[in-house]
Amino acid sequence: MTGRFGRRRVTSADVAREAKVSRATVSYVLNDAAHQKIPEATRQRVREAAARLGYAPLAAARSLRRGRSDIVLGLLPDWPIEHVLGRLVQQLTDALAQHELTFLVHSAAHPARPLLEVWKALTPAAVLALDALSEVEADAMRAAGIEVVMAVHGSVRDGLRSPLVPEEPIGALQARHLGHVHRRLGYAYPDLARLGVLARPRLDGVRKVCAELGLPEPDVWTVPVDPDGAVEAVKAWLAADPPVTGVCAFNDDVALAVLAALRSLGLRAPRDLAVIGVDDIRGAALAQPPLTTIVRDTEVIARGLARRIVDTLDGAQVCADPIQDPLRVLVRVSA
Amino acid sequence: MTGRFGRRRVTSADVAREAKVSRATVSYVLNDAAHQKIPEATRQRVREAAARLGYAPLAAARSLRRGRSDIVLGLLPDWPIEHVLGRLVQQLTDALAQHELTFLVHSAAHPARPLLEVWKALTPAAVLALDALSEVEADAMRAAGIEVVMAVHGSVRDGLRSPLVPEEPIGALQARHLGHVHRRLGYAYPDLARLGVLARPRLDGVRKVCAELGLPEPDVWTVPVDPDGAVEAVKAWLAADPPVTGVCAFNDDVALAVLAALRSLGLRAPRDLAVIGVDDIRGAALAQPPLTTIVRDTEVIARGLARRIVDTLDGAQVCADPIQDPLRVLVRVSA
DNA sequence: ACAGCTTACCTACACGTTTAAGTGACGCGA
DNA sequence: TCGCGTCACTTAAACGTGTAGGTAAGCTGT
Repeated sequence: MTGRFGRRRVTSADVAREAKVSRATVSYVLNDAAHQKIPEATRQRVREAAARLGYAPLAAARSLRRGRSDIVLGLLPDWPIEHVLGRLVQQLTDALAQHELTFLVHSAAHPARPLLEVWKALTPAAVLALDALSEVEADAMRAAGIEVVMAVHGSVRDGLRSPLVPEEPIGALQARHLGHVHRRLGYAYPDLARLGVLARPRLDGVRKVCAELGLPEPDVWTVPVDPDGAVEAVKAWLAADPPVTGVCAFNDDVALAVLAALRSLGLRAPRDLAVIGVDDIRGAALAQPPLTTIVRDTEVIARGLARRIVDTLDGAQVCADPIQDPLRVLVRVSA
Repeated sequence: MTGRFGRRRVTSADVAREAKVSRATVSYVLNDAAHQKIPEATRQRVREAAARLGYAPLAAARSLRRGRSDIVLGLLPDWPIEHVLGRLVQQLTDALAQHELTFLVHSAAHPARPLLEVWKALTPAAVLALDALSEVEADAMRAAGIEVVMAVHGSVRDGLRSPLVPEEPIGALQARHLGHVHRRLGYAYPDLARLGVLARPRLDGVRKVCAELGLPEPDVWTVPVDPDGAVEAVKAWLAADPPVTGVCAFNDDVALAVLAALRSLGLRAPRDLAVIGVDDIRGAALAQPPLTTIVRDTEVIARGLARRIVDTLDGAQVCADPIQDPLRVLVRVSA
């Protein structure tokens, strides 16, 4: 049936014929069925036949029968994919592969077609949203028979938003690093509304630590990532009363914009304004001056997420705590 | 029906019962079968029933029956995923969605388990490798019944490597931009061996234009993306005979490293050494000095790739020419 | 000699769809 | 009245697996 060259797919029936056994036996051998006693000789015959014919079970048929596939679907957020997220995806792929699960990623960015179409066309065992998920979507997925639905930055399990990977500690660490020296902090908030999911909790972290250290509220400005955009914010920080002397940036891109603004005003970090970013993108070390930043351990996050998914699939008791990866201040020059 | 065990999946049989028709009719209505005359009244009844029950056809069953799924599998390359590739993925998703195809991405980075396991677990209609693909892998996929197998940076169709998206023009444009003013060019080659697939053709483009303009061979140095790494290369370029006065960098990250090296030597771009990058990453405009770079049109690439995939799936005659997206020199300060 | 057990398989159904082929009811011309 | 065509469906057969349940053959113990 497969077209012009008549190359039909090789099925387990072909293998059975080749090995002179029944299809059932082929299936038992190839799946290492536990409760079947099949002598090594037969096993080998089957395996050799399968190899000779290049047999690979048809995913569709298998998961139709099994009632579940071993695919985990990752939903990419609507923000620019940079290297931290890229790395997380690679590490998640590895971590899940170790549990026989295949991690596939779909860009949910501008849903040309409703998100529905995607998992409808796939029926994965689990869905992991790399950002947040609305209750409606999550429920729709569960109703469609997807066993595990998780969102990194906002689980909907209990109405309240309970992220699997908390962002507050990042802001907190930034603020703590600066708070030792600086008496008034600023926050450089991202331009892109969608990033609020990340930015709000980070800012909250900064706020908490300011309160804790007895500092005034952080002075928050939105900083567009373009050469001139940050100038306004920098002026405002310096003119504030009391003046801001240290700025926590939402991420390294925003931090770089602040550094650029400082340069264009003839000022210098950290002397006139200290700046700390998040992520350690490649350009951070190359900036003028080299950017101090927070690095997180995506490997730990990946493993944590993978474990939670696997446990839930296995019906095991799942640890509901957020995943806290070790954070580290990478001290360079800017702060 | 929502008993904790009892949550069965809604099947087309349920819809049929609800609408008081047969399963076949449900299928005909929901798939807009062309050769069936079904009155609007019945159509509505079926559609309403489906909506009421929240019916979504099971992907596995559908593609088992149809003999093909509507999934296109993208294989991510083994190099760091930055925002250009991220954008390409998003645009490919959109472009393919317009043809009823679902684009899913798998990170092939460090194949914890053989790549085989992936398409075996999926049986996509097409596979698109975002980098290159070995003949062995491609053949294995075809043998497993995947109809379309393409590689962006190295199709294996005819032994010879014939990329779908050529990289030479990028190097060529860089060289042409610099070649007007500079009599000897350097090339900043990336540190990471895997990037050779991209870097070699780009360098070839530079070479060709140099020859064309009667300039000597470009002076190639490998430039690691770290603060000190590029210093060696910069010294070598300046000391060369005749001295290099303009450098084409593999991409913006490498270019930023060159700029950093210049600063640390107390030199300035473009006065002492002109630098041009590729990609226009966010940091490019914020660099010191702002980086001149090449921007490519990923939208055109995405649409071109999508068209080629769709045409091949439809069995139409496929345009075999590479996709040339419009390139643009974004002139800032560094060159 | 025969029940009872184990070994090594095989038969047969189910999973949810799509779709070719069939069917009964109805209308209509002769 | 019959024959024939059209409409609006339905029946039933796949698609390739996994697996519960069967069964024939061989051995063991009495």
